[in-house]
Amino acid sequence: MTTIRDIAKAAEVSVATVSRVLNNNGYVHVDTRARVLKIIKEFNYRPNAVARSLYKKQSNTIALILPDITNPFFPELAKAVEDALNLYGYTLMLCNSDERPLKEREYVEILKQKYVDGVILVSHTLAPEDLERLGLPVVIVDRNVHGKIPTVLSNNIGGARRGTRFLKEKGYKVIAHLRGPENIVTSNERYQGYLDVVADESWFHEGLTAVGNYNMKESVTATKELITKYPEIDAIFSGNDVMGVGAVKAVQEMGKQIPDDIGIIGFDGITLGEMIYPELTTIAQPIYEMGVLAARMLIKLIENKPLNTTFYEFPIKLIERKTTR
Amino acid sequence: MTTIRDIAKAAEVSVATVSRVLNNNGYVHVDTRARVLKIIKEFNYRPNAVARSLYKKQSNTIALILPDITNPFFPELAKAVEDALNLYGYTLMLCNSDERPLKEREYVEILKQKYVDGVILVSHTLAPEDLERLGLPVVIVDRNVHGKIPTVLSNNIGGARRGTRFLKEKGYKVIAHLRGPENIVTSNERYQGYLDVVADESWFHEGLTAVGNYNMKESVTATKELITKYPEIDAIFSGNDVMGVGAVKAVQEMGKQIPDDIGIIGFDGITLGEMIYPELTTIAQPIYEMGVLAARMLIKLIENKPLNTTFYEFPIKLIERKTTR
DNA sequence: TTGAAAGCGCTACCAT
DNA sequence: ATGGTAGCGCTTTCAA
Repeated sequence: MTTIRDIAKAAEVSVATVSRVLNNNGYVHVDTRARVLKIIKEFNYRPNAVARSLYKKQSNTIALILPDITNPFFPELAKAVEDALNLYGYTLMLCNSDERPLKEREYVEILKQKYVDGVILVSHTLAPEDLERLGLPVVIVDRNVHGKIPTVLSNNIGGARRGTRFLKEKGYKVIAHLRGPENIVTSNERYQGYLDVVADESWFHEGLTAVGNYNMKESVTATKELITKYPEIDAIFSGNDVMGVGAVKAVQEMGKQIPDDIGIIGFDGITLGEMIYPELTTIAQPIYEMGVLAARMLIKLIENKPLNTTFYEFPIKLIERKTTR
Repeated sequence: MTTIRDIAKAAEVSVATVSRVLNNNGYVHVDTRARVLKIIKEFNYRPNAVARSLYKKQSNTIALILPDITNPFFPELAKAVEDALNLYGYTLMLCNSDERPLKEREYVEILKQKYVDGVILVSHTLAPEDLERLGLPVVIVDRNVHGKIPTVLSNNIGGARRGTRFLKEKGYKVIAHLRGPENIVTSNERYQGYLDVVADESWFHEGLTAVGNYNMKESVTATKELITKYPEIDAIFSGNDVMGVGAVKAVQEMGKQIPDDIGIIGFDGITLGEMIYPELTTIAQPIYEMGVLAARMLIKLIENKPLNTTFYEFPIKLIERKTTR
């Protein structure tokens, strides 16, 4: 490996000078500068990032902690984050927490040991107090934590209302809801939005909501039970697209027609919704933009630049596809 | 931040001794050891990984370079790799190459600067020579590169034959093929396997193969064109599941019945295949196992342990679901 | 069994 | 405009 000393020697200057041209700071004569640059190129020299990190206490890498990259929502977010990070010269560490608080905590410790500069946290299990004590810049995506931690999310309640209302407008009469885990904010908000729209309907009762825990398998089962038990159901507002896709599958397996017998609308706007037949109508969050913004905010935080807003809520968008009439 | 010196001071020993107990090597008296450990716990001290890296020239992190985490095959692999890595105390760097040779190359340079210990490369654009010059332990997944680089893959030709033959056995008469990109080994091998089985059939001609480039959109278009142009087609062997899912969608959009009018079989065994209706019959690779093995091999390589095999080919498995009769 | 000190490769301060 | 050098936090000789 060639080091800064080798370059200094070859260019007949001190390491200090080489460091100066490397970092573009401090005075250095144009000629020496040129000479050093030439040698650097000749040797194809690249400064050692670890040595640099040790001194500067930062690593130009940030971590993305999420429950499970296998859940189709997260790769889309991860892609956005990576793209944005790259633009600013940062590198991405991927951490699956498996929703386990312990693993999440351990990860944070390891990250600190590695001088990781900051963390983007999606759907964490850490309490706000824990987060604030983290000793690491953090931005949260997709979970509304009540604290001073910068947060990026979308209008869940509004989106849920919009989706449910849309179903009504389309003439569906009895709208069921597939909800996510009970301990997750987005899930509760979406449920709330649904309630806001339907709670006063004559046909409404609590049995119309079933828990699908944001995953396919449970959603398929839940949907079948729901429809079997309450055959009057003719529409489903699903708390996320994954469950929505599960509902589509369940309904098809039961031999019913979509969107005529049953209309379905999801939430998230992941590409999975476009991969199935019929394509899933959904309340879309701007996932990519959210990821990019989170990355940008984190970088600002890291570089001690001011944040205009510490809390950003994106509007949602109704994408009408084929699972609604 | 508390450092090794703080611990040394508090425990009234030298940093050398602390280092010894930290790393469990060299002689240290049981009592001093206990004392040091106690102080470490008291201070909740964690050694600085960067300083360690600088000295040892390794970082306990490995990188996974893949084309695009958004493609549903890769998250499953990434999950496996991460799980395995964690077991051995390694951490995962995620790098999307976007199939761009330049980005891939830049990444490798950055990784070297960071003392990343090794790389798992999926579907790279680097030539074997480049790889060998990399100066970094590498294992390749899913691409058969002819070199001495350790490789993990599955039996693509055999799998393709098996899948195509299966379609014949089920009584399908005219079998088309949706193939992947022409410059990718797995894609060519799967094509070859298809040819091996059908090339001598009276109905066979080259027009029955269409390029879907391993992605959904193109596969939908390609499938529709194929079926429109050659209405006698009654089965499709798809080079991967993503295209298979695309084919299912295309066929349904055309109003044909699966599996009666048209049978479809995919390749890969990703969970996406189970999310659609009807569920996709497929030639499954053991993706998780492949990821785990790749990680293990890489770690052995890094730790200079002997590798029993430098080339590992997994058997495939036919999973019969609902897109074939 | 323990400690002193060199050194990993770099940055930044203080001189000159 | 340039150089010398301390120091980032750790590991590992070498001596004691």
